[in-house]
Amino acid sequence: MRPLSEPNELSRELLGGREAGESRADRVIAHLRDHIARNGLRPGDRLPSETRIAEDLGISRPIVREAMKTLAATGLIEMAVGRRATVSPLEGAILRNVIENAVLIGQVDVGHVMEMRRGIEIAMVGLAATRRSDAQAAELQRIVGEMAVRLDDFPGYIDFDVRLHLTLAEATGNPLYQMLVEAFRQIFQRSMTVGIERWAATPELHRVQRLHEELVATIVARDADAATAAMQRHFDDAIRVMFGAIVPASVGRGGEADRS
Amino acid sequence: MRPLSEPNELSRELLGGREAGESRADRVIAHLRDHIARNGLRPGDRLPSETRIAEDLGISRPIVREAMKTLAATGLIEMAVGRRATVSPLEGAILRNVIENAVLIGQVDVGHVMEMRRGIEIAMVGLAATRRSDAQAAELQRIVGEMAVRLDDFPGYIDFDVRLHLTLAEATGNPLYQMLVEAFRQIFQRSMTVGIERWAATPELHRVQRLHEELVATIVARDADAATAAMQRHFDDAIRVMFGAIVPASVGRGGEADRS
DNA sequence: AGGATCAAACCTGTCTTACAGCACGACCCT
DNA sequence: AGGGTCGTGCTGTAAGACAGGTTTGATCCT
Repeated sequence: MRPLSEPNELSRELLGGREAGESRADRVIAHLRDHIARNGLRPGDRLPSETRIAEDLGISRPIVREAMKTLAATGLIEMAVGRRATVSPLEGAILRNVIENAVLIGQVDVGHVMEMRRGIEIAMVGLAATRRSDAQAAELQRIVGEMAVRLDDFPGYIDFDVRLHLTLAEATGNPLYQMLVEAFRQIFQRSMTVGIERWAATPELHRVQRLHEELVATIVARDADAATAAMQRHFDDAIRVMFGAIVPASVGRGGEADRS
Repeated sequence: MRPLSEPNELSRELLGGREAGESRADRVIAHLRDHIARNGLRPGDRLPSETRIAEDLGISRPIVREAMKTLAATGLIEMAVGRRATVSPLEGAILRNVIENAVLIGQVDVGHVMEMRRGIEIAMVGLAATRRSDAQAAELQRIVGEMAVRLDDFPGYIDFDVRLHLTLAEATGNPLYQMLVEAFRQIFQRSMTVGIERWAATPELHRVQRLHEELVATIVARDADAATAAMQRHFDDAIRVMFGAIVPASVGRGGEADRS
């Protein structure tokens, strides 16, 4: 079991030193990606054990773990105690981490995130209107109805608000839009719920609900242009309320919580 | 130096087992994020050495490395041989990895990526028109001029095409849009260059160049609506050409290369 | 036959110790 | 001033060990 020791030494002599992509950990990463591709692995499928991989490659297990931690951090695999790693489906948490990191180092602020969220959700909603299934249209109508009876229960309202946006993303049929919307949900969910109970039953919330209802009507009607216009109205209203005179302190606290 | 051994044992007894977020590696991650926040570290700033961190936390160095590999994979830090890790600026490579992983496991295809790219670049271009600086407008004009004299040199043309899109993203003033566009550039650059030399000096390329020129004129004129419309025409044309009868084989090869 | 229990095997998370090689700054020489 | 050398700081990796979680198959009971 000495698969790599000799070629690696030779490679080092010929190239005179460390080459980009030549670390042992990077080799493990390449091996695992190749293994996944060659075997057509799909989310939920199991990988070989760390010990097996280490033996097969002649690399020590801690380095295999480092490589796998990298793949886990970018969402390709999922590691768990006592179980072999599995292939993981695309999800929003990775992008959430990336964005939160950027906020942490002061390169991005909540306004940037909100602006991108607005751009993306407006961009995708026409697709949702065009592509939604009957079941998705019915689900959107059900959600907006649940929201209507929760105008005095803001946390409950927010839960359905989240579902509404996720269902819209799902209706686009593009997993990447789903990932983005999921990331936004995770980023904004805390700041939307902390200390915002006072939003219940306000004129603002009633107005937001009307905008939601209009939006869903456009989706049901498969009217992409109307959907785009309705989503614009919805976000412009939400942004004005969120960043207007009343809310900054609350968003500021949320931002700090996001940095902890 | 026994900072964690006792509280960790106590925590384990009270909670009756492993709790989410309670792994040693996760503790290191939390510690480093806190360190970055408390010290206001910015891109380029150095972190303590692995050995120092391990001593400070009473955790073994391989686990510190695992944690740091995770943070490196999500773009917060950058690790290098012989040097302490540094805080890393936001960049597109992370998202590129995420998307390529999703393609690798068959959850996303090139069409999804292109569709999102279209949606996002159209969404952002109005912002670019509104916010661009005089220098950025001049740069865009210079780029489009450089493209005009490279209609018979496709690889050269592509280089400036990339710069054009990156400059537009920069003009939005939103780092998140820059990250997205950078990721798209990296994902599509290979498939755009492999075996596509035959595109040089074709009627298609001339048409694309005219669309580029129209687009830049709208940016220079600070006309957000015209910019949005021009970008739509540009992408609709590009997508029709890319996914039309002539190109599928080439894109298919690029996709396979992406999976290697 | 089906369900519960238990032991063994498989597996991950972490630690310790050690060594090879890279990066950087101080110092010396030309 | 510029280049070379050396020492110190630092990362990348290996080997071996142990604690504890998960899975699987055998056995027993109803």
